[in-house]
Amino acid sequence: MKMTPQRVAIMDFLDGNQAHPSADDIFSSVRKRFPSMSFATVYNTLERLRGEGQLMEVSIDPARKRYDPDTRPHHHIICSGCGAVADIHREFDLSVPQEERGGFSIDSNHVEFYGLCPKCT
Amino acid sequence: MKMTPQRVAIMDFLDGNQAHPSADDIFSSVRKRFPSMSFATVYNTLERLRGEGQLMEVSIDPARKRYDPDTRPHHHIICSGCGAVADIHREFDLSVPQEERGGFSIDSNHVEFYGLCPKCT
DNA sequence: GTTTTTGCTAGAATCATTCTTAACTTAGAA
DNA sequence: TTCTAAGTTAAGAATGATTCTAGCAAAAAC
Repeated sequence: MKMTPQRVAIMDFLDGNQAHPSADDIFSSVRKRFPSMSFATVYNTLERLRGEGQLMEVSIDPARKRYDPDTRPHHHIICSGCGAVADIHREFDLSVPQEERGGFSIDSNHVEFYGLCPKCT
Repeated sequence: MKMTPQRVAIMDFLDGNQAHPSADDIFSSVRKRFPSMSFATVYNTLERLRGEGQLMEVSIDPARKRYDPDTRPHHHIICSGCGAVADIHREFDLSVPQEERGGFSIDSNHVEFYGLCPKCT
């Protein structure tokens, strides 16, 4: 993967970012340094990073995709008020007996918690 | 809520439906009986039913909203192959210690399991 | 029966995302 | 250097889901 300035800027923005930004959040921020930045570049880079396992797409927000640079398996808590998302790093016992799996095999899981963030409480 | 023929048709389609249909699935099916049916009517009715608690919106599919007439709290398993969704009716111990909640309050949760459905296995 | 409210259709508008195309950059070959 | 090929970008068009708007029709309220 060629490290172009645009890609570096996107990766810098994502690095350590715990806000679970949307493509638009990333675009808006990186655009400040690269006013000519295109939306396509953001999506292309995100898809590329996802393919390389450096990034996770999280389907948490029904309106848009959110991206998470923390690729370790973990869970999320979503604020019902403002949509803020935080990580929950904790393992749960989520075993499902064979007969309750409806014939599906299971190989991973993800828990979404809903509640209110400190600001919305 | 006024029971118009269109609404009855939509509710009939949803009643007992375990396929977690999208708005388009509902539209396509109900349209057979009501060729003049409009998409707006589907969305309006779904939003109305949701408001009355007769329906849940499930953010399981990143591409589109899915609807579930089973409003009891339960979890889902999603086929990574074809996107099929099945219910998991089982309770898990998902307590999170105060100090791991990042200041959020928690009032509900939802588990997504990923795997392969019988057809895709 | 007239007025008011509600719901319907059709299509336009919006918004996120994907696709297409042409220009550009860079590395390496000649 | 010059040329070429591969990979990248910008711009904007295309797509697809969802929401909005306007006008008409039907039902409910008066």
